[in-house]
Amino acid sequence: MSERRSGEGQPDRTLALLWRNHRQPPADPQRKRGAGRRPSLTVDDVVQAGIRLADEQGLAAASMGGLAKELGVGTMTLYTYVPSKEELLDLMVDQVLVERRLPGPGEPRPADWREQVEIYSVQTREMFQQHLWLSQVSTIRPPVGPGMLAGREYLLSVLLDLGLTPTETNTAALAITTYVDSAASLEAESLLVERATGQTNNAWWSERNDLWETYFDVDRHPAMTTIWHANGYQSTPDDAYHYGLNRLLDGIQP
Amino acid sequence: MSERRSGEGQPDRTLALLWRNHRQPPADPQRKRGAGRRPSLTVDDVVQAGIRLADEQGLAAASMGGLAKELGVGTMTLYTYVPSKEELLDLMVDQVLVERRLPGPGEPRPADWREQVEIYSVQTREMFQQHLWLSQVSTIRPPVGPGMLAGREYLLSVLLDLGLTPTETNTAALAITTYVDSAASLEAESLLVERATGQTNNAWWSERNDLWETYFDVDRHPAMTTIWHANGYQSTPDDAYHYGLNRLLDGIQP
DNA sequence: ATCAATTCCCGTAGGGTATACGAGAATTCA
DNA sequence: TGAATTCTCGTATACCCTACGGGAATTGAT
Repeated sequence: MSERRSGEGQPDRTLALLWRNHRQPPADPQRKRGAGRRPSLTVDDVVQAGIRLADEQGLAAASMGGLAKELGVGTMTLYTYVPSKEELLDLMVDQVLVERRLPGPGEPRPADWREQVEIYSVQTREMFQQHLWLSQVSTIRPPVGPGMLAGREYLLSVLLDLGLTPTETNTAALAITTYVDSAASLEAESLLVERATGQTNNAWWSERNDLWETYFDVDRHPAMTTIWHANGYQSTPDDAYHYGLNRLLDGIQP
Repeated sequence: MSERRSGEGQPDRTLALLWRNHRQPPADPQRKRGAGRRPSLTVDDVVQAGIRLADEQGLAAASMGGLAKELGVGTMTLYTYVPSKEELLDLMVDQVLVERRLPGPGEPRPADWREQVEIYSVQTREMFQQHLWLSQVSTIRPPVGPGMLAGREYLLSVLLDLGLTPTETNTAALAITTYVDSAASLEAESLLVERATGQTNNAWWSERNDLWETYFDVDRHPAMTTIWHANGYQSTPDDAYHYGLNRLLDGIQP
């Protein structure tokens, strides 16, 4: 992947694209409206096609050329809608972020704050499961679009009732998103490998005889050996995920 | 980034490269030794050059062509040392992983388990600070090399004394690495953006007037607005990082 | 000394990527 | 009808990774 350089060029253009389906800045009265050729696509067409292609055939299939073919236009036509592939990826990410179904302000939600966090957790994990390519994109610091802000807003609203200080509330929300997002990404990556190699993660591990037989040095890894002999590697990914999240929530709960 | 397909091809070759400076499998007696042209480089030369180039000029500079030029050889020469760029990246990652200074089995370490975790935390964060490109590579499921195993081993050895069940010990270690690695990666990514744009993260945010003035909708983000008015966004990245880690450790501690 | 076997070196070529440029087509308004 | 505007997209450039295969270097055996 090339460097991510959000913040270069015209950030206004990026923001305008991210928020294209929400409030719009007042139109520039200088510009004549109505003239010019009619566009054959919309930005959403391009974004949706990118998501679909990446879902079905992998992120590499969502190249500008492949995307153009899918849409039945010339490659360069896409650049009328999106300034670069970079920005298109940003738009794709925020689109799937915004599709998470999180209760908005005033909408009903469970009484228990942990169950409310669980909603965020489930929605985020499902998002990664349905869009495995997310694990190949830098989701950790996503563009500041409606999807990211909705997620932040929801988690903050959940934690506000806990009675923490404002700063603690914010950092607690950050800690939760950090853990949930990256653990979900890890799961998705694992699925991606399974799909690519056709064998499950467990099968892959047990097939790597060479590692344990010729390379692994018991003397240098006594703790791993202890855990191994005590059958400590039996937990499912799901169990591991929830264990970590619950311990984090335990620590946050006043 | 192209798809990561660890587990394809000859995994033995990959493992042999990752563990090249450790135990070696018994040499194949079939092969004549000694014949043939002498190599002008070593695998470590290539890996080190890749790390240096990525450190100094960004991950994109560490292309096979640029790397060859740096080493004064033809591009294709590199392929006698490394099967593909993919594998080279794996080797680079495990190399910086293994350079973390973590107390090995039997070596002295602090009495308090939290301080022992802090060693892992500090070393990992410093690793990301010195090799910002790590945040652009998929470190979450790194190749099974000596560096990754040393990190796992250390964390497990720390947690073994807590009296958790073997499974809990393992999942707790996973949770900690998940949090630490991804939070450190997030920090590095932020630094990368600062370096690229020449302005600090804070400056970037406050310069995005458009976001708050024209796009941000207070009614849809009451919690964010509350936190904002209560000055809840004042914490430094460092504070936020430690808050999250400490809450996780609180939850883990029996 | 010669030769075969082996190993490394690397130029060429092919197929992939993103995108700058600019000419042409379509549309609207004056 | 003509000017202004906007979208379309072919061509060309500049990268990227890497398959292939011939040549160079080195060794041990003859």
